[in-house]
Amino acid sequence: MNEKNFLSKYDSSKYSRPNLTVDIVILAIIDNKLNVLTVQRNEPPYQNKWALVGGFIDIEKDKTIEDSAHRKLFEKTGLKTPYLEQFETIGNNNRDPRGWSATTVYYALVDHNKINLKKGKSESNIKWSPVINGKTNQKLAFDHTKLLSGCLERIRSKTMYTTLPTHLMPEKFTLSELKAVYETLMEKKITTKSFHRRMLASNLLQDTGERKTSGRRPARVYQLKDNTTCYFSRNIGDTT
Amino acid sequence: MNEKNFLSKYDSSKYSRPNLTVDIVILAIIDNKLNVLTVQRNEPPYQNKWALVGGFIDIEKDKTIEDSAHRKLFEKTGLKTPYLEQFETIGNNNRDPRGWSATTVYYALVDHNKINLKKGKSESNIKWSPVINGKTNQKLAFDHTKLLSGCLERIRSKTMYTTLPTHLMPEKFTLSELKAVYETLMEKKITTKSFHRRMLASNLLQDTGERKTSGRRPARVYQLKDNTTCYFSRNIGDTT
DNA sequence: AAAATAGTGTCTTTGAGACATTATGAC
DNA sequence: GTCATAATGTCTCAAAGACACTATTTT
Repeated sequence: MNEKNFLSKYDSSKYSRPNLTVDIVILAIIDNKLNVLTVQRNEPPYQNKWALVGGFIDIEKDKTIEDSAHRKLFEKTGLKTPYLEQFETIGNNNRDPRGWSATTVYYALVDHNKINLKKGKSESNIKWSPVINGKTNQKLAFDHTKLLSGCLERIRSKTMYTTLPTHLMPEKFTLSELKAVYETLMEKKITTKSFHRRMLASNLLQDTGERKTSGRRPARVYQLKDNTTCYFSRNIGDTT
Repeated sequence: MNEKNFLSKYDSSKYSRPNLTVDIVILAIIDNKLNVLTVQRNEPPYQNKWALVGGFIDIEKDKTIEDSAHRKLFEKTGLKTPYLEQFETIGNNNRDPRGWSATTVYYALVDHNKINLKKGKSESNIKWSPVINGKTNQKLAFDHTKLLSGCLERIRSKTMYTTLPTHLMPEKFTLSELKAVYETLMEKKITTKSFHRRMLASNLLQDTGERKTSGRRPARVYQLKDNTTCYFSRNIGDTT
């Protein structure tokens, strides 16, 4: 039997397959606090519970899993070119009462000023939920609480040797503000000097010439030269 | 409608879903060369082509995706407790001619002495394929060539700041041998002194007191104290 | 002794961490 | 001026890199 014959006779419905979904940990800084975007489900399972943004892959609309993540992110936030990265895929027979299901988890770091929240049909609400100690106030639907905390751990780790957190910043920001975001993600203070050295060495920041006065001495205001993420060969704040 | 009612009426077959598979990049060092385990397909699509170890998740046998990876690995190699880690999940509508499909890719680093190759029913053969410049000699089935190269890139990166490569070693080995494996994975020479310093500092190696003479002066023979992977806060061989 | 591989000593370099010092604008 | 926050100077420390040197065995 040749390949063409095989494919014409292939009945893909005869095997039972897991459900495949996408979930996105959409993070933003609001009032210097870390927040994750959550939606309230208006259907079972977990009716009325809050959950991460996500849902089934639509094999008509989505050419790839990542497309699916982009689509869902766009539908909720209006963002077209976010920083989006895959975290991991979790699949098992007990995370969803409807049966065997797998979800591919992405994370997006966004500037919340650029966001226009818009709830979907199957949701009764959408909101930013503050993240404290790697958790939201309320337990999330499915295994989303665990997905969130694992994802935050990955981000914490990357924060130590990359410029990932820059994607959370507004267009213009000061080094103090950026440092505060690093410290939020790492849940740890870092030394000003090391931080300045590293950020300026990255050659990622453009001094706008402006000053921002939020206390006493006004701080230099920077903007990103581009949206790349720099990698360093040593960790910051890693006094283990 | 309450949750119980909803679930009793839920018909999971009414949505069309992607196929979900697992693929495993099983790596071993043979004769100081990096090899990946490959199987020859004896059914379309890609009949007779070589591919990574993998296949459909069996929702009867596998409680989780990782279980599925362990099962396939065990079926082919007889290994029960390998070093196994998730790389990424790739899903799209063109990687498999049978339709929309997703695969979760894992990688396993194994000691090839512990392996007992055993081919599956749907395979006409199984073999170690040498990896040169991130590729096997022949192009692999599906997108497996790309999955392999991406996976090797991830491993190369981790090699710079972890003791990951130790999982490829036989029970007893010398520092020169381990260093050669590092250099194979990184495709780069590293300096002996830095390497010795770091490995001894990791406190992962037990000097067996034995010597191995493979040239002139016999080298100390070490074994691993345990199977943990150490993380360092600086990269080795990172003169970018 | 010569050769070859194993392993060390030590200096340089890089960049993090500590911490004192200076800079700047609001009041 | 004082105060608070911004930013820098400079020293220490940890570990990578360079490379010369010593050590141990075979031949």
